[in-house]
Amino acid sequence: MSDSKSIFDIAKKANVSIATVSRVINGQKGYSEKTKQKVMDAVKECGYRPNANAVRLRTCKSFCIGVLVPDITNEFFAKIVRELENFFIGLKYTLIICDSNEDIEKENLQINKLLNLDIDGIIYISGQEQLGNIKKISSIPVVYIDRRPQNANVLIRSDNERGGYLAVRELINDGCKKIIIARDPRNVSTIIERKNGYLRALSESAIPFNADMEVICRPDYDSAKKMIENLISEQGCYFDGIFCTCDMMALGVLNGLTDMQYKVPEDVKIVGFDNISISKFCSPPMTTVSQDTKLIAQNAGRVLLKEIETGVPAQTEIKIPVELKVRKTTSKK
Amino acid sequence: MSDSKSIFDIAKKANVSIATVSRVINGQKGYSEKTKQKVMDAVKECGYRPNANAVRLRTCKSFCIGVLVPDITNEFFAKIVRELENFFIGLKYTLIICDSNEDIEKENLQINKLLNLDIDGIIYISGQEQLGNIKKISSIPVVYIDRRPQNANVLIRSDNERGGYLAVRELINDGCKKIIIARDPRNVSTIIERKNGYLRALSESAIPFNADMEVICRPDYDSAKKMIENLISEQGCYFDGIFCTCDMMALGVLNGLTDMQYKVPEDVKIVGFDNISISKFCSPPMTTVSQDTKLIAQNAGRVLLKEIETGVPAQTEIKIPVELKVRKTTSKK
DNA sequence: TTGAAAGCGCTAACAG
DNA sequence: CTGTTAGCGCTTTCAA
Repeated sequence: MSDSKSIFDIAKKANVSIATVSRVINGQKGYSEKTKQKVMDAVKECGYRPNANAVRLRTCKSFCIGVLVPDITNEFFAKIVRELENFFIGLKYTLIICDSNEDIEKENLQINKLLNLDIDGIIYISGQEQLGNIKKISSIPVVYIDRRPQNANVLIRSDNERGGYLAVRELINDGCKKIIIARDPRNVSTIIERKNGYLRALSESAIPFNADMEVICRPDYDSAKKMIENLISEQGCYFDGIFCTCDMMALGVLNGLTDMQYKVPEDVKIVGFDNISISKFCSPPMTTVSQDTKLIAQNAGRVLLKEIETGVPAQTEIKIPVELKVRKTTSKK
Repeated sequence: MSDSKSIFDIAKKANVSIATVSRVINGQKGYSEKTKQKVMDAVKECGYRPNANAVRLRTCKSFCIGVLVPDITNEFFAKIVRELENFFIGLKYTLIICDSNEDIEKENLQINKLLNLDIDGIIYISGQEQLGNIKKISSIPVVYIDRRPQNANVLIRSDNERGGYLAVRELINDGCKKIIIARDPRNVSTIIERKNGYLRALSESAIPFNADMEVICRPDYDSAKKMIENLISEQGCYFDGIFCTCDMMALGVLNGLTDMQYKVPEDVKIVGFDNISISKFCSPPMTTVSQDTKLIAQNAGRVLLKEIETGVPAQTEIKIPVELKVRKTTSKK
């Protein structure tokens, strides 16, 4: 801990009481312009910075916000974290980033640690269906990002339904007649909504949906590659378009098709979801749906901050627009 | 802040003094087994958790460690962050992750915020040549990861020289006769060492190094792709092997070559560096040098912790072994 | 407009 | 083995 001056030193140097120093520092009313100057000068001269722990103890506020991330090595989540930091950097709150690596036990450890710090609020990104531990022990404000858990009061997330819709409309516009969806097996809100968008685009073009048009697949590269290879070797290539609920799956599908000598986009067109950077760098570059991480983070920060500072429980659900990034896995133009 | 009990409540309930409660909680000596039990029971019953801010104020320790990251969306750095969290999760320290997005101004803001928190130490990942701000204002322990800055006392990093050596030896073993190096323009220690490994592998096989074997290129996909396309259109494909100082460059080179109808690995073999996941998923999968993020993080944590707890300034440099991941951009086997 | 003083929850020195 | 007490640095009430 640095051996910095205390409020007493400033008071002495400025020839005022510590109460006055405190008032000036915190920008309250109740002092003359002259006094203010004296104090400010002393503060500057001493390089004085208030002791954060004393302030926290006294005010019963930690000015800390816990951020729970399921996977910090996932670029999408990392971007949200970055934008959250951008939002809070100028404010007096400190973010405590906690990566759970999708491990419930680890997440519970993290949550307990956060609780010990008496954090003022929590931002929970794409987590479990229920934030069991935290709501039981504490009643601090929680803002959810991405996935809708049970009993969420505040949820910030992309317009997944529209994302799915845009993706599939692009395939339809490009001439696809038989479009399948490769979806993450989890029944989480994000995935369900994306599928709903897929269905809407189909029905809008009067394309019927059959059971053989939905393929369940774990959302990683290897699973998707294997899935597409199995599918084709068993049933042949009975489709000309495929919408994948995330980019990693889309990439596995792309490479699987290429390995089996199918041409993308000539034989099959593909659209992914997330716009992770790998989707720009694969060959051909992937058409995908981009989520606005900055807007997501800003909204989450804004709503949480308001709830913390006003003490009024928020109750809101914010849908952030998505954008279709057209690249080479759909149109050849 | 939660309305939790204080040490007084526990003392009352257990019929002892607050000093005794404190002793038990902190696992010190000086109480009977019976007393201990009484206290523990009361703690449990009340769900008592010590007020972190009171402890910090009283002990003049924040139990916070700042982690400065240049780019949290970079998978390599994100993995180090994850492993740092794994290291500290069971300990009483809290990590404050700060992404600077490679922006000096933002980094300075972050550092000032950290200083206001009276953090106990800093882990500085792959940062600027000089950690100017922090060393000037404060004298807390700093551990550097990856890059060697000026005046570093503690540096943890991969064996970059050996990484470069392994990469190039692989190319040589695969029959390459003319191996060029595409390197990041920055004269940072990591890059210089990787090039030294390249040179050692060449000289070991008595391959002379000429100026036309070194190409400078910014370490991103687009720059690398453009670089390789320009190089070949101007000078032809005068090489049969290329070592790139990072995977993103290697990927740009791979796709550039493929676009120009060269075959990898038949015409040109490529090795990258970092083993980011994209290197597994590109086509063909990239041979690359893998860094052990877990060991890097553990060593950084261990050394910093020791310095914080003993107060003895550390002075050490630890080299973490690297591993060559052979994939399809070199051997066809 | 200002100052004196209480007290946030805790640790540790000292006394017994 | 246990208790009393001072005080960490700050905010805030109350009095002037």
